Amino acid sequence: MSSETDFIAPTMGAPKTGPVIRVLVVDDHPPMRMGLVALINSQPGMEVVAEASDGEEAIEVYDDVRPDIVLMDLRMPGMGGAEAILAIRIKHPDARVIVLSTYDLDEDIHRAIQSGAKSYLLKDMPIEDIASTIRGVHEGDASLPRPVAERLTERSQRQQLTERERDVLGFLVRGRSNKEIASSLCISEDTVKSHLKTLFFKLKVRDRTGAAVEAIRHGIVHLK
Amino acid sequence: MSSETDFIAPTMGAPKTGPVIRVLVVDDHPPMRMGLVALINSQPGMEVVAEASDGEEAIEVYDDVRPDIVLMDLRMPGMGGAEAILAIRIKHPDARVIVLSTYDLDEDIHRAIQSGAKSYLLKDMPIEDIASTIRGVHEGDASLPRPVAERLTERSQRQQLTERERDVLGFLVRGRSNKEIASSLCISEDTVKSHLKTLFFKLKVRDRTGAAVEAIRHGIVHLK
DNA sequence: TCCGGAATCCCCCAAATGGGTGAGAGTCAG
DNA sequence: CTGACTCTCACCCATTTGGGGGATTCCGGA
Repeated sequence: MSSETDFIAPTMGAPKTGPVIRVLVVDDHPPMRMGLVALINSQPGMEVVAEASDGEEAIEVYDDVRPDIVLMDLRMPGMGGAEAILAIRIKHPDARVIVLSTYDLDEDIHRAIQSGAKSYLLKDMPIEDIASTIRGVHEGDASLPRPVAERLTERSQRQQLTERERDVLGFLVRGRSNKEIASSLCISEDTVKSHLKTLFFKLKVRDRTGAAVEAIRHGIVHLK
Repeated sequence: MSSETDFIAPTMGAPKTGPVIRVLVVDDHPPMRMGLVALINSQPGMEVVAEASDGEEAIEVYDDVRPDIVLMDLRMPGMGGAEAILAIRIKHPDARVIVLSTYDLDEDIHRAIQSGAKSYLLKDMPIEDIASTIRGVHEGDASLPRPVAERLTERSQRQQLTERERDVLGFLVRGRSNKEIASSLCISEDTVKSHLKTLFFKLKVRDRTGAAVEAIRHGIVHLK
């Protein structure tokens, strides 16, 4: 929504700027969307061509407008950002998506990058950084801001959890006992305990409570 | 939303609108701040007179500009929103602060209202609601949006935790054992277990893991 | 083909946890 | 003053949990 902000003069004798960068903004918070639109439209050489408020909408809109850049929130109702990125990149492998998230949880960052995001920004970053990242990614860059890259390093330090371990962790966070987890996964309680042992080791905690908190803290398991 | 429609015309023969509502915007996310500024300035009869990016700054700025309304985020680095509201209202008991938060955690809502916030909005609400709440609070209203009020009701359903129970819960979330909690609080382990019993009952959980998750889920204890 | 990782299961055992019950001291409001 | 609440501590006992081994099968990569 380009209101009073863009006097950017798209037709003015633009000196060195190539064609305008066309951006799709995806965020479920109206005021944030408004801010991003204002931010982008106030930058020379870029403009918002569409908005979406969730993953599904983002996928539809992408097909319609074929933006140069998608600026996407990660946590949204319904389809999350990561799945939306995946879906977009199946149809459009050259899509350039930048995640803009509130959280610097290492699992979130990892999931986003795995899904094909070109960069990962935090909402507490200055608008200049956001603008310059949009330009950079449009030029073909794919670098992460220092603090985000550091988080990703932290994650790589931590040993990867296996699928089964993640299953167990999921039930654990939901307050299930070993016995219940066992019957839910159709395995013996001993196997559950076996998974827990490696889980505790990998997460560097002593007990299930610590594991639950770490899982939430790092975004390995999401609440609700 | 009222963007291209209202070229607000502050000097135009304003019919019934009284003096302009002067708003202070407090949020640590630059794009969100930008959006709120755009949102408010696009509304007839209100304008942003100052911005702040954390609690301390908000308190200073309030003294300077004496805004009619403060629109404040709750979770910010350093001093949080609740403490800032408290501090502002000590010096200015008639200050009208509206909280604008990402989270609808019942403890957050409760803390905000306790601190003296006049209303509590969520960032996923439409901008019309935000604007109308600003007007309402400026007129002296102090009502909560339906979903927020419901959360507060949920909280009242849950039995209040005592101070000591909160202490224990805090250590528990930090992964401490009963023995460690006991020595940290200088009480016997039996007393810790006694507190845990009532804690489990009040939170409707079976064990410490459930208690930790519930504490985080409801915002009773904040992670880091 | 052989190795390693993953998942499964088993045993033993000590420690931690949770449930039930009771009870004394302090505070605070009606 | 009395009742309600909180905090404190104690004891008993069953269950759960967690730590230490070890074993099997399966699968995919070197």
